[in-house]
Amino acid sequence: MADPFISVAERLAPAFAAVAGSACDPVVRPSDRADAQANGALALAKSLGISPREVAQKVLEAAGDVSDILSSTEIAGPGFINLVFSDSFIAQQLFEATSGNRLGVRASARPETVVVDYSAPNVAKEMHVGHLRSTVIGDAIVRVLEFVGNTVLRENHIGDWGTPFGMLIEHLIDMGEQNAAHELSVGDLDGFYKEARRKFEGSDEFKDRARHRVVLLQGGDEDTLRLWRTLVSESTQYFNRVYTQLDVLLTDDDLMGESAYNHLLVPVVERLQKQGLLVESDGAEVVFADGFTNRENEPLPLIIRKGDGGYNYATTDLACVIDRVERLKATSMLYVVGAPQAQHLQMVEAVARQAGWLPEGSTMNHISFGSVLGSDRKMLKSRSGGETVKLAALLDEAVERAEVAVAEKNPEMSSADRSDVARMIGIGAVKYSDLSTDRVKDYIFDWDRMLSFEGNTAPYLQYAHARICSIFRRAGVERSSVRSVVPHIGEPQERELALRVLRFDSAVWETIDTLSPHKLCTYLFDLATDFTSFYEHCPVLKTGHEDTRESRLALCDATARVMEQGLALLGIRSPEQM
RNA sequence: GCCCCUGUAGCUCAGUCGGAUAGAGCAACGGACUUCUAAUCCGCAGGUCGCAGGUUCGAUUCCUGCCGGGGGCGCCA
Repeated sequence: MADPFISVAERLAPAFAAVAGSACDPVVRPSDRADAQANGALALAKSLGISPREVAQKVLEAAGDVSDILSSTEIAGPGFINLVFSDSFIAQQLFEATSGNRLGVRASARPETVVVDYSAPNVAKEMHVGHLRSTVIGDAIVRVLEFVGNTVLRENHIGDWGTPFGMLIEHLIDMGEQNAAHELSVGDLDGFYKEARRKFEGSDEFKDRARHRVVLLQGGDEDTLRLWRTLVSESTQYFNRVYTQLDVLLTDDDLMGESAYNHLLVPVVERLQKQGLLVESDGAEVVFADGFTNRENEPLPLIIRKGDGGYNYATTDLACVIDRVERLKATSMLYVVGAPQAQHLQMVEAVARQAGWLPEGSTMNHISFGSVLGSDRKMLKSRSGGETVKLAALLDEAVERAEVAVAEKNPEMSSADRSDVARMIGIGAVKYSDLSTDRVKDYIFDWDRMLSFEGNTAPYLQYAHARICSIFRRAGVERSSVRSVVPHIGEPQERELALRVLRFDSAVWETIDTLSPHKLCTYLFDLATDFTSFYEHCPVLKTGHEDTRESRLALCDATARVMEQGLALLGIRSPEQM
């Protein structure tokens, strides 16, 4: 068990149980006055009818000799037990944690098959910052869940079906297929979509053609399908370029667009019908899920089949549930989707449960997130007019800005290295600024802050890693050669750093338990802060003692490994020099 | 009208399964560079944790109400 907090909690639990007479949480928490504190005695005092300090005293007596883990235990204040880990324990734990590739992170005791539904851009429509959040958060969640041993299935539920495709296909025909394909392949999806929309709004003749085209599409007309495939394939190629630039895991294998569920739409209706859940209401076929009401306080339906006979997104989402549970055997389904869809997803889950499609133990979770705002606290728009910011342009700008900074800070670096490093820094900065705040809140997009290299930013963390690499380069020592060294804990900065490294396990698991990547970010920032403090106070190569040098190199290596792994779990690269 | 999310330092954000003096970064101020890369560090200053009640030995954290901000509330996805 790598995290000393867990070790000490396990050690104290029997003592607490003995005093309490039943199982009892020691409530081990971080402390300002020691490495940790156990608060369990305060809660126990009342039921036992003795003072908290007395409880604490009895617990310590029951715990017996703990000197192998703790160098001191002290009862303080109203009944806190302050705990100080022994230096040799920290050193030994660090050695054990870094002996394997997991760096002390526990594997899942109950691995699951998890479907993560994220990114989900629309065909023939530009990706914007909303997709950025879903993509980046989803990617981090996927990586973290895989790291602890889950089977993770990525699903990119692209918008590739529905009524807009009538107008899009007609516009494609008007432009000529070659021209349209070219416009889409260079990434001018916004222009294409807007022009189609403009014609749809402005011309009754075009509108009629578009509607007819939708009927042909849904009817499986071969020529129409061929045009549709052109739209989809040009768009997905463009998405893939953005994904490559963003350095996320999504590939064509992960595409599961709305159209992929067409064959399940009729079965959804039939199964709901058979179960007597489907009712007719205002011309539509709907399911009334318990507990949902509309503006007039009347039951709110989930519309399965519209008045015109068509299906909508609720139908597709229910088909997804069936597919994911029955074909993919998913036990957990995560939807990385913006906050406005909260109620919709709740209703889908409620109906899926009522229909019995979600077995006991299978869960659906909405990984909700807030909006990206500009510095004016309004939804992010480009400088000129009300256009939403194109994701591709935004990423290019990030890399350009990073390149300028690298050129300034490290002029000796070759231009090839510089562009590589600039990509890692620029993209890392964008992703990290998105991941590092609580996802449920809106966050303010600010170039200067995310690339400032100070504070809780990707470049600051990357810099800490690069500095460690630099130490080993300078020393001419292989990183792996110091992994047989049990470090010696002497200076307070060494102690802080070692203890921090050991908390990686808890940081990863807190991230998973809350599905909140910012927990991992906060941890890595603390790790970087502890490292730079160590770096300033504890010379590694310039120390006179060979043992100290070895020990500190081992500590540096452990830190760099955790930093690199932690950033990798966020989908961020760690350059070896900056 | 009902429901969901949110309100912490001048700014941007952490934190809270109820615990001791609420923490960072930026900005401001004062220090430390012929560097193991100063893209850094050290120090100083800055807060009625939206407001009012309640539960508790103890509330920024839990509960209720109110106020401010955002979002949702039947045939777009």
